[in-house]
Amino acid sequence: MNEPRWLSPDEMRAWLGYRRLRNLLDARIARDLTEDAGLSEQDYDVMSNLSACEGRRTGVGDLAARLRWSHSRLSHHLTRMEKRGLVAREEHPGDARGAIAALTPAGWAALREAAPGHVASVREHLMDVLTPEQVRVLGDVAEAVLARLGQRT
Amino acid sequence: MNEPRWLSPDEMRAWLGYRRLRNLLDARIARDLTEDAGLSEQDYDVMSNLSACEGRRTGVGDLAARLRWSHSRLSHHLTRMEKRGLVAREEHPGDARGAIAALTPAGWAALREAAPGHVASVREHLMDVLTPEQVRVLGDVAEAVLARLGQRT
DNA sequence: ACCAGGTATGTGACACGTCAACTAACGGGT
DNA sequence: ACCCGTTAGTTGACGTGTCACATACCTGGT
Repeated sequence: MNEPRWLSPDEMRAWLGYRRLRNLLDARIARDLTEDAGLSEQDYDVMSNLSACEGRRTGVGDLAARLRWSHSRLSHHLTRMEKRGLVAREEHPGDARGAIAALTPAGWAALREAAPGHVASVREHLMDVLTPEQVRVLGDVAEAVLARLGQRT
Repeated sequence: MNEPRWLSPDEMRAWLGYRRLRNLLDARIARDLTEDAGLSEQDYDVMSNLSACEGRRTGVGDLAARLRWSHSRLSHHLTRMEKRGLVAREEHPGDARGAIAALTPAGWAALREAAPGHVASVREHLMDVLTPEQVRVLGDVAEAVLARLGQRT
């Protein structure tokens, strides 16, 4: 690798814009969520995935796969959420290695309470600022990049 | 707020895609950078900003503004980078409150060494996967959202 | 000269994520 | 029945980011 192909002005604008977007948009949406529901985005992701499962519970490994999180990350996060009473760990019947993560009634209530505000926050700061065409392209971009990284859609 | 306007399928796709993109793309690019240069993306951002300043040094507050970082975040990060010899703090002549962050020769060398590989990584995982039109729209999206958040371009 | 309020920066506690190492249990071949 | 490799999940150390607070210094009105 002698002379690298530097980024074009458009590419540089997109890259720096993306980095800045990531920093500021996420900070803002996270702050909204924390302030009106006392949850982090991670909490929300975990709980909304659990809420979509049979009986609002599923295996820890399965949950990690849905979230595309490392097992370690999820394990640490479940420990923190368990302390706050949002989720509970249960034994896996039939495979003593396995563990089940279950949404507690308190967690389920917190999620339902947080959802409308969270959606409104995403709308206000992101969707309502974009044209439908831009929304579509953003989805395409994510899909293309993730496909290249070898992930499922 | 009674019935929230939920996200449309396109919006949901864009939002979840964005979240997943953020997790996976950044992890990948960060890993590349760490492996071939021993730097984090944050290190790279700090150093590339410093390298664009007069004398490769500037006030800590000014640097925080360029990066759109909180002062606290930058202060913590400078402390860590200082330990590794990448930057140095200097006194501000004329205002004893102020501090100057300066790129050390070692930091400057590390940055020049890291740059080509980092650019290649961004190309490989992001730019080369997108059409020029998608790159342009991504830049537009970032600009629109950041403008709404009250930030400068 | 003094002090009130603002400015520039640092620090400590804690939440979050990664990596690597660890424990425990399953399961197939002998 | 007993290994051995694989699988599921946890843990500890450490880097990173936030918030709240502390500190030091400047500056303008009195």
